[in-house]
Amino acid sequence: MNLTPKDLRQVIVFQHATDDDLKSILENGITRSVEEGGFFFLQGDPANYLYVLLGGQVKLMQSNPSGQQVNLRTISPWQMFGALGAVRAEATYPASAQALEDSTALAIKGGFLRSLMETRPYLSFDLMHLMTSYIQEMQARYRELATERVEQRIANALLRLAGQTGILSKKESGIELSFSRQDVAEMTGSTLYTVSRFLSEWERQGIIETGRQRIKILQPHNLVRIADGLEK
Amino acid sequence: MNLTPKDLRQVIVFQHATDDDLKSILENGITRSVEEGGFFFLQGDPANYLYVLLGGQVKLMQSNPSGQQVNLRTISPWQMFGALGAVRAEATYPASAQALEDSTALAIKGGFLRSLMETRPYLSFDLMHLMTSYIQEMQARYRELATERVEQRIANALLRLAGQTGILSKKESGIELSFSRQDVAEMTGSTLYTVSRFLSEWERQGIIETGRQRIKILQPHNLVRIADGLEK
DNA sequence: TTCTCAATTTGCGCTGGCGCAAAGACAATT
DNA sequence: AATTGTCTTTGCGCCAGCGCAAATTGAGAA
Repeated sequence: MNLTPKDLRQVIVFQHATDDDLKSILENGITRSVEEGGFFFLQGDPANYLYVLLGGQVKLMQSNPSGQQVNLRTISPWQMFGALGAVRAEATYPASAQALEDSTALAIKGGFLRSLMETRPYLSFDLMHLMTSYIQEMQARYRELATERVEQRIANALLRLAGQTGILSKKESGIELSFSRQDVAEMTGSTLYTVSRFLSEWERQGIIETGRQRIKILQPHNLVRIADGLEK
Repeated sequence: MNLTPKDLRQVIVFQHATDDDLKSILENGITRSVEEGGFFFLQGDPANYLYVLLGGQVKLMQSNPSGQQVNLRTISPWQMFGALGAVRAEATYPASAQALEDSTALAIKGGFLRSLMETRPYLSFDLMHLMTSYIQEMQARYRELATERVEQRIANALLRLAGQTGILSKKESGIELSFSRQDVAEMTGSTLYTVSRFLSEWERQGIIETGRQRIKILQPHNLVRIADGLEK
């Protein structure tokens, strides 16, 4: 893959960077490819690098001592990940980053970015800006988990995914998502079984269409209604 | 209250600030007092100010459309709050800030801090640093909510509170907390009733001692054991 | 085409935790 | 001392969602 400094400007945090800065970021980075199922890093690893996804799809997940997992976020190309740990020296990654499909990312040394930030106010400002949006999303999901029923959380998760990574399938109306029931369960703090039951129910109602690792949203408005808890 | 620039250095985000910066921050701020139960700001208000708590205690909470609340964080003196919304222009606060006791805070215009950050890399860097710790905490709590049972979450919440705001009560061993059952419920995504049941149970076992708006931790190690899910 | 393996569905029984309701306890006020 | 209002406790019934088990489906490999 031939990567130019210009490409890097698609990264939100680098949008205000000078060409020279982008060039030096690129020169100080190395590209790493990981095949489907592999990991860019594991929870607990020393956080020396931060990554910019160039191609593929990556999920960030956290597991508790007994191995249960939650899905924190799904990364699409030109998004940063692992920034959290790499910003602070001597930290460890609080989550693992697993490739959902064959993926490639630019790995940038945390120390390099830190030194750059010392003289580039825009950089830490933009990064901070990004962090605030993460915080807001996490707070919203936290509230959701604490106060909403599983049905609403699943509907919300589908809508969120549709917004982030959904692809309008060609002629037919409908938004294609490729996630397994297990994936959705990990995103909503629920279980494989319960997710399956609701999806089946919604398919019967014509709101979605499902397949193996595939969910197609046909009637987003009805999902919104469910997400808002207006059922019954 | 007589506030000097030096005092402001207790604020983590201002730890690297120059005396001049502190002075100008102080001059550009106004102190606001709110009595117990009152609000510094409400969820949805335009986020024009960020606050540094000078005295008292404040809780940040978020509510969903139907009014149910979750407790996001409890603020102690010299901590910042409302920073999230104020960092970005034209945002609204994603949470409400309610005084748990009569409280005073320094209100700083978001725009002022933003302009200061343009030329003070340390400022946005330190603020970003703080944000990363929020994100980590939120992620951890999110995972907890998704994977742990209520009993464990309550134990965890008590331990976290003990670390943040707990006071070692004089001669006797034991950490004093002043929160109602309802408060703890909102922190753990549970209910008043369930919290009460577990606290009663633990009091019977001698792990804690309870009273009205009061919880005293006598055997932290046993709480840790419960939090880790090693029961049974 | 057949085989194999992973993903998915669904019946069934169980239980953790919710939430009402009513009683009790405590602190502040009169 | 009596009153009032808030916080807390606990019995009781209920149900949303879990999780096993077994059947079914679908996609890729042989």
